[in-house]
Amino acid sequence: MTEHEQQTTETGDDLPEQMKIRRAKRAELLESGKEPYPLGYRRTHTLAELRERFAELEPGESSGVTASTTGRVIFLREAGKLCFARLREGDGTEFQVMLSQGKLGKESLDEWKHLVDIGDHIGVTGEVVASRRGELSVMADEWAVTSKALRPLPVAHKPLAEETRVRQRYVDLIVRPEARDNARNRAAVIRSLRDQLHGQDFVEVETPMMQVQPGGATARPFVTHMNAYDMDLYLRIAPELYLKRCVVGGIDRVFEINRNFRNEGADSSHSPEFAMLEAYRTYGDYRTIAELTKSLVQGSAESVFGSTAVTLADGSAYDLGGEWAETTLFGSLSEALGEEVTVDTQLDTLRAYADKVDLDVDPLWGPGKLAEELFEHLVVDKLDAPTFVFDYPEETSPLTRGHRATPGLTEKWDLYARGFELATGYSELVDPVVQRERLEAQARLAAGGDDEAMRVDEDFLRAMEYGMPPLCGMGMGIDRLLMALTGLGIRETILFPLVKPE
RNA sequence: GGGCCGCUAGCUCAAUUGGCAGAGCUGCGGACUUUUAAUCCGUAGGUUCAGGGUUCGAGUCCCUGGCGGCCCA
Repeated sequence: MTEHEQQTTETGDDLPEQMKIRRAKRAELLESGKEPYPLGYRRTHTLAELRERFAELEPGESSGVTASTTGRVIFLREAGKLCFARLREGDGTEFQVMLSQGKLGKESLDEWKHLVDIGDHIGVTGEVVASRRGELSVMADEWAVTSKALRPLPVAHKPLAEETRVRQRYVDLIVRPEARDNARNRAAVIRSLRDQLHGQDFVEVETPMMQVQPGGATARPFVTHMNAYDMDLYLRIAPELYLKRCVVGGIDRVFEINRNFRNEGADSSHSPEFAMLEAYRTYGDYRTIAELTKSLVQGSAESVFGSTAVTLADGSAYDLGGEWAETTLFGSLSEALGEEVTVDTQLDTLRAYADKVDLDVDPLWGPGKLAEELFEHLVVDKLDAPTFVFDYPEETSPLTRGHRATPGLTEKWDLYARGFELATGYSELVDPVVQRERLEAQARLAAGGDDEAMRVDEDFLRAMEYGMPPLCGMGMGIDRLLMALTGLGIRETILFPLVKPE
């Protein structure tokens, strides 16, 4: 609420006319002995139950059954001594109410006309009938306001401005069926992921979101402060190091679905807080976990949308079915450049290529990082169909096992879909001595001013020294998965994305 | 971080060279016992994002700031 509104709420003097009128109607309800916000309403049927039970009623027919039901008024019509209202309940089911002077008497119908607005919640009791046009209706013997809305809803027939949708999601949810579908689809996808993982004996855990030391990814963390210990804490950037501790402890298949926080930019595909699935299982490699990832994505598409061929928000078709394309980082980059590039290609050579394709180069980047940047610059946009990109340089993958065949590479893949990164997976590094070397190298980068570099997590290394079994793991952005399945922007897949204050 | 565009009534949007700030829907009053974006009559509603400047006169031009969108990095 703005300062301006706060002032005027008390006096009511300066409010827009329509809000003043609704406040006056609330007062009138109270004056006439009616409660504008009663404890409830004695309901015998939900709107959905009425729809189902009386589906067979013919136009003009009366059921002889009296029902009490409730909903938000989304449409009002007066036709003299007969009024109509359309109610809607939470799942989107709508049902008509008819109010006639014959049933209610003049006084009650006049009060209805005068005091009830679109947006109000009401309860109504009467016979279930079908109108002459065949519309199922409750013919009211009695009605009551159950919650008076003090603000008018936006006009139903004009799309709400994008910013209003995001800032006032509650309004978006009221007026736009797609907004309600999005929220329910997201819940269904997450539930499907959980069900599939539980079905394969994965154990769901919750690991710390406030950490003494951030780790598990290269990203800038948010910092907060704990008063009791007078120490800084970090919001986690990834759950990886804790999930691996679980594996050391004997949870052979483990996953977590929860929020990560990265103190970086916010745009149409990045949110500073984002939901992520991470899953680890022993005695598998990056092929094993790629297969699991594919089955999870295809399984949630099947269970939520009925098919691996989904329809995106713009109406286009997107096929996630069957086997997915595979390439390698250096293979696809070589193809895009028209020059052979490998993990052994020298930094100077890569810099020359970067110059040729107008990519600005950070002088701190090594050859591995630069190769990845070139790949993102030249290849990523073109990866529309789901594609696994295998074998990343060791330089940028400090938690990943070295490649079994090619020195300098690691057994890592990224999964791309519709031009963005959807998931990543690894044959995990389980050698504590090599892990220490890698983390110490990262720590040197951090000391040199790289605020995304990892730190040495001694407790994590101690856990590894107790013996971490052969292991593969994956991470997948839940928001990204929803984007891939629906074609929505990230601000539509998250109910309340971070926005600057008005 | 850079460039471009936008911010006007409850909502969605107009407003010519700088010359009385408008429409549709919504609201309010009235008519109508089968409406469902009804129809008809009447009517109200504005800190034009904020602050400053130029001007006889600023929604419009200039400056600063806020919020947002798109493109680029």
